[in-house]
Amino acid sequence: MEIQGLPGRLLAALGPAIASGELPEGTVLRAEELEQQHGVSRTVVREAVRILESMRMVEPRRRVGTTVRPKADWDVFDPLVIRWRLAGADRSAQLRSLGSLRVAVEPAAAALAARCADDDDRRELSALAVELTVTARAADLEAFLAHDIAFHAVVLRASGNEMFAHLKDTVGAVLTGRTEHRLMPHRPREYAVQLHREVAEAICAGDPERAERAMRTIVLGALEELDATLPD
Amino acid sequence: MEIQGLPGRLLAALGPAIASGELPEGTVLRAEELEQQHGVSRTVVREAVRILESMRMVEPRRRVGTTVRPKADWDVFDPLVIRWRLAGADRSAQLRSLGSLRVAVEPAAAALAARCADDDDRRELSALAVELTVTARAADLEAFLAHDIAFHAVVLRASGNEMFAHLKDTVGAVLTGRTEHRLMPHRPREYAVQLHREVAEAICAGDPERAERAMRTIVLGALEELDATLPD
DNA sequence: CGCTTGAATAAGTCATACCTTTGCGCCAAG
DNA sequence: CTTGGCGCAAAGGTATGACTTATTCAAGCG
Repeated sequence: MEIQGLPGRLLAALGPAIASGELPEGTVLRAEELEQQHGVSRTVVREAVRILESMRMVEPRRRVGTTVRPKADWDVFDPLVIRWRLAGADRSAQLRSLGSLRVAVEPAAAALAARCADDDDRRELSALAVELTVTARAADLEAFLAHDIAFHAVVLRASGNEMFAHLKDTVGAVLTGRTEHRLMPHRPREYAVQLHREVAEAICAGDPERAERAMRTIVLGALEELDATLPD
Repeated sequence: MEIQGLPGRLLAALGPAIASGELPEGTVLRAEELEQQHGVSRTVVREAVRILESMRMVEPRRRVGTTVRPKADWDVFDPLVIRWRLAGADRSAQLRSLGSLRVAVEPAAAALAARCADDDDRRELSALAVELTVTARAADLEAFLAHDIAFHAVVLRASGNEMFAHLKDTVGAVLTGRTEHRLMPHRPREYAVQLHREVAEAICAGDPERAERAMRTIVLGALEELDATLPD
């Protein structure tokens, strides 16, 4: 999954540093310096820089050096960029963006899922809805989170749209982030759990409007909570 | 914008070949072969392969070679991957996915824009709505396309959500693709143009519901047309 | 004052040598 | 005949030195 080897390590050092603003826009990174600072060879430095270039986070220019590009140019949909931003300074901005994205995508995915889901999807959704109810009652936050992530992943996958499906890790990262960082309510709200059941039922019943409405309520609620609790 | 130099050329050869299915899942690429086939050095091959790895299109494994990963693993939001797929065999599937994505995102973006757009945004939107009307009447498809792309880009940007804003190139690619490939109506439909004016007016008037509704009608119409005219 | 030209610099490329991991076959023991 | 481990070889991974190319900057010339 991760980039392997030394270039991966270098990437794990440079990416977060850039994403967090520690290396702000316009900073020049010279290959030779990176070699020495990190004790690796040119080969390694070049490969790491190439990857950052493909994410549009840096731009190598001859006779000048490799300069950090403005944040607006970055490939904000790249999973690594998202992770780095979530770990760093503009974690709040990233969560807000992702929140809005969820509000747009997940209801549409739920509606599609109500049309396209196969029997396995429906079974899995029903089972996960039950699990959510149980773990919420038991106030088992860890298990609840896992099932919540799985639930949204199944909805996204069942939509039959590959691009929606690929947002599962992103949504998972958001859910994980909010459970870890700001404290979820000591036990998940019964209302939220009920909405998840509603989504599962609507998808199983093949009712797109109901599925979409319930899912929209879920993600809008999450976004509101986010806005209410985020610091800046 | 593009990846530079020899690695860029190699990438431009490998990426489309993989995206089009010419090099199907499981194909092994050996570094030495790539060197000879393309007349480049190890360095170049490794950098290109690294980038493909970061897109999760290939997976290098020692003693085995670099194998092409299943399509489901690819980073489908990466602009290069999108472009390659649009140019290749599953152009239809890609257009469908993007169509659904637009249906989800653009109405939400329009609603946000009606809340967040600044005066410059509103002015620009109004101007573009006029341009659209004029070029549509003149049946100047090329100019119409350019303004259409600009229009949607402004809405996405005015939403204030960086992730939405970054979808502008993607949306642009879709619009370009449908104009180029399948033949748009000889002159843009007056109804569609009117809807664009409606979106612009609603955003200028700060009416999120109206903006969202009009935009949804636009992208739903585009998706229907797509489904109707796509081959497979 | 502006244009040209050249030198310095940093990235880009190549070739080579060597390291590290790992799949697979061979052989021996059960 | 099966099974386990040992070792080789194949392929990617890393390091390095030499060289190329593009680009900036400035000095010098018209």
